[in-house]
Amino acid sequence: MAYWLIKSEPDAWSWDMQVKKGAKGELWSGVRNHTAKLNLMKMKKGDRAFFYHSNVGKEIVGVVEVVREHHPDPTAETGDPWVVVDVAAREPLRKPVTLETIKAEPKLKDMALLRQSRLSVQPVTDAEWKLICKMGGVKG
DNA sequence: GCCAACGTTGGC
DNA sequence: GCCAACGTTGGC
Repeated sequence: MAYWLIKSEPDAWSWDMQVKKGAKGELWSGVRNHTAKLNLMKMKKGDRAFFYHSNVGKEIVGVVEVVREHHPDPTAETGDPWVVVDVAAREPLRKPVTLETIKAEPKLKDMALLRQSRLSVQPVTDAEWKLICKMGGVKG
């Protein structure tokens, strides 16, 4: 199983809104960056991702599961190559892990979140995943 | 094919 | 509100 981190501005799409969609999940739409798109296309059903609130909060607030693999983004112009996956909320972090906390943890200094701050869909290593789950008080 | 200009993201 | 990072566009 692979692990990921997906970012959303809570004003546009928040964890609470994701939770309301339940087990059926919701399209992760609007990705317009090729690196992010490639990551979406690598996601498999059952993969997990951290749900990160950018701009407001700047913290990982929950864990989602990929419930449908990539398919065309209905919000894209016809003929454009953008894709979505469907993700469903799995569990909230008992204690959100903030960007500040991640920066303060030497083991997490190589996270894409810090290295490529603008990438909205990014991979997370097994070690990073386990550590953040522990910090956040979730099984993952 | 290079690079300046410009737009967007996202932290501060 | 500012600015760094970085992607895209368009002139040459």
